[in-house]
Order: sequence, then structure tokens, then C-alpha cells
Amino acid sequence: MRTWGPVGQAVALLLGPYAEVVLHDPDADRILAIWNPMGSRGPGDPSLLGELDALDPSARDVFGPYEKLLADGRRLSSVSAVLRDPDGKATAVLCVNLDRTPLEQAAAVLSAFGAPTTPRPEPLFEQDWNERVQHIVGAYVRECGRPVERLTRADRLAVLARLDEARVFAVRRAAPAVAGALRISRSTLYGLLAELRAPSAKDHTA
Amino acid sequence: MRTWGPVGQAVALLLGPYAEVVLHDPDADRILAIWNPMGSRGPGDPSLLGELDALDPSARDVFGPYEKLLADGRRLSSVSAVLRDPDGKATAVLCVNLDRTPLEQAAAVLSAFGAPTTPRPEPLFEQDWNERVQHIVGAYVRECGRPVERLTRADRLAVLARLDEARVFAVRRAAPAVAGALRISRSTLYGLLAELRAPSAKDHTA
DNA sequence: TCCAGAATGGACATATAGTCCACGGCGTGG
DNA sequence: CCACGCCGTGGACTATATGTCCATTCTGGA
Repeated sequence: MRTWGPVGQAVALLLGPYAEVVLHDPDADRILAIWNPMGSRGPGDPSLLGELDALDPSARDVFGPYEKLLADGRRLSSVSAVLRDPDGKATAVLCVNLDRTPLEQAAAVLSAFGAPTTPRPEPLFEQDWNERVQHIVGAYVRECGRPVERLTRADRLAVLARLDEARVFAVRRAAPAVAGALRISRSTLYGLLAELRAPSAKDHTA
Repeated sequence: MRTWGPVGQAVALLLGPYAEVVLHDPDADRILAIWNPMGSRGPGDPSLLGELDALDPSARDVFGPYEKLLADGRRLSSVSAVLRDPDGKATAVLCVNLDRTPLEQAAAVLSAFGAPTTPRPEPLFEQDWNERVQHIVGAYVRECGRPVERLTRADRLAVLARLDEARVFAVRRAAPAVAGALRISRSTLYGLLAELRAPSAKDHTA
């Protein structure tokens, strides 16, 4: 905290009011300090970092930028860095979360100028929805720091929720591809999906 | 030309170098005047307006904004207006084409700031691909100024080409929906599609 | 009026989407 | 150590969607 605190503060000041900077304690899995908090998190709260491989000196030390979603729909660009003392021991994890909403609003203003009634008829669907699946899965894997093979049942459920929300399964041949990416069988896929959609009757307006 | 010319010039001056303003003669189907031309068109060249219903006093007089694509890939926002004399006779058609490229570049700069490695994991696919189909069809209809029912075979072929290029048919249930939007039967749809993909072996990397 | 090309509905064949179930691994607690 | 429950798996099976084909009807032009 004494060594890394100024770093966090400096980044927070530089990036202005739209960047949240968090210093985590990887051992206690708690928040050490936080600047410009976006939620209600404060020092001492659990980090929810997952494992992040922070303890493995051979692992990568910088993650992202990847994307996070806040409950209110704001999109964040996030980067994380593992901070080590001279011995190589991870003493802290620094996370910077930049709220992209204002930037996107500005971009939208520009795009809307003289815009056709609907913005982009051309690039249309993700041509490469397969890679998109890989990306969603990959993002989750990075978030919890475990390779695909070691994902828990709950993890896979969460990934499937994202994919389903993204209407990935409205694309032909998506189910087998997703099952492959998730290293589970097609049966299991459908099982998890059913479990996911069972409790609350989903809007199936695909 | 004498009455409407100043209007065109004024609009051209207001919108700066990125807006092309064209005055058409709907009877001769020729260009009367053009400011800030984007292509090599000049006065006297054919208008290529299609019918545009300019001669029908009961039809709408303002079209767009809709989207046009230039050969070099630039995207334009276009509006058209039928200009009439006091008797209601259409004496001219005014078209304004705004090059959206610079605006979009600026928007891209903003969006790229702090962007995740891949830009938009969230909104993902067009949730409402059905409306998207309607839009592509609608855009084409506006372009040639004929309602869906009066499209020629070639027109439908062209629309299908756009839809196919946009990988619309990689979405489940798309074929019946498109057939409906185009007011043709599913059989005809597949017939036209086959005709479309037959000559050149398409890249089927969906 | 007749003809050619095109559209149509429906029969059909195939592929894909989902469901279901019996089996086998695996950790847990008795 | 074994029995039990949980979960993943493959495979059979059904339902639905996709794509093909054809006889018929429609339409515009000679």
C-alpha cells in the first residue's frame, strides 16, 4: 500500500472522473484502496479476482484490456497488472476500469450526424461469429484465470448465459461449435442451457 | 435551374466540402447542376434516379435519409426532395449526398480510446435481425422508388445479393422471413439464391 | 390466342436442433 | 471399502428447419 498507493492515485488523477482505480491484495483477496469507485465497493471488500494466477511468477503480469459490464449497462475497458516486490512475490494487483460510456456517447453523436435512419446496413452481422464465441469464452477464461478445461460447472453456466444473451444460438450450427469451444458435449450444452432458461421464463423474441 | 439553382449552391456551401449537391431534371432524367461532385458526373449526364415517383403529385416529396455506397467504399447519407412549381408539376429533384467517412473516422478515434482488444462483445449480433432484413429491403425500395410488390426479378436478385453477402442466411429461420419481406415464396427465394451463387463459386466460409 | 419464362404451393429428402436415457467416472460420507 | 448421488457422455430418437424438385398457375408479349 505504501509503495503502490501513489501509483493508483496518479493513474486515477490522470484518467479523470471516468476511470476507477483499484489496488487489490492478492493474498487476502481484498481491496486495499480504491479511487473513483464506480460501485459501492470500498477498502476491505472482497476482490472477486478469482485466481488470476497472481501467485505464479511465470504467468503473465498484465491482463487486458478486456471488457466488463456494470449492472447498469455501462461498458468498461479494464486492464490489470500484477505488482511484485524485488523477490518476485506478488504484493498487489492494480486494476484500472475506464468507463467507455461518455466516449461512446460522443462517438454516437458524430455518427448520428446526417445518419441514415438505421446506422450500418453494410457490415451487418458478425461475419465471424465463430471467433466471436472464442472471444467471449476467452474473455471469461482470462477473468477467472483458469484454462477452459478447468472451468467449473458454474463457470460454464455463466459463459453460456453470456452467449445466450448475445443470441449466439440464433445462428445456425452455433450449438456444436460452442460445445466444442467449451470442451463439453452437445448433450451437456443443452442440459446447461435448459437449466439456465428454466427458472425465469426468458424472452424468446429471437 | 434559375429558380432552384441558388438553393443547391447554398446547401453546398453550408455543408462544406463533404456534401455533394445535385439538381436533377425529372423529365429529361438528366443532371441540371452539381456542386462538390464526388464522382465524375457533370451537368447533362443521366440522373439514374429510377422512377422515384416524381411525376405522381400524390407521392411523398422527400426521401431519405438513406444510405448509398460509393465504389471506393465511402458511405454517404443521402436525402432527395422533389421540387414543384405552383401548379404541382415536378420541375426538379434535389439530392444531397453527405460523405460520412470523416465523421466516422472521428467516431472511430473516440471509440478506440481505451478500447478492449475487440471492440464490441456486448451488443453482439443484431438482436433484431428481422428488422435488419426489413431495413435492407426498405433501403433498396427507396433507392429505386418502387414498392416491394413492384420489384423486378433483377431487383430481387440484387436485394438477395446484399442479404446473402451480409450472411443473413446464416441465421436460423431467416429464409422464410426474407421470403415474406420480399413478398415471394420460399421456393422462389431458393431459386433466386441458387441463381445468385451458381456462376461464381462463393466463399462459403460462414 | 398461344407460348415462354417465372412464380407458386406442396411433396419430398436431408440437415440441424433439441430431448431423453442408460452408462461410467468421481468424490463423499458412512 | 463400498454405496450413493452428481455430473458428463455418447447415442438413439423426435421435432423442426433447410433445401430440392416438380406439376401447376400466372403473366406479359407476339
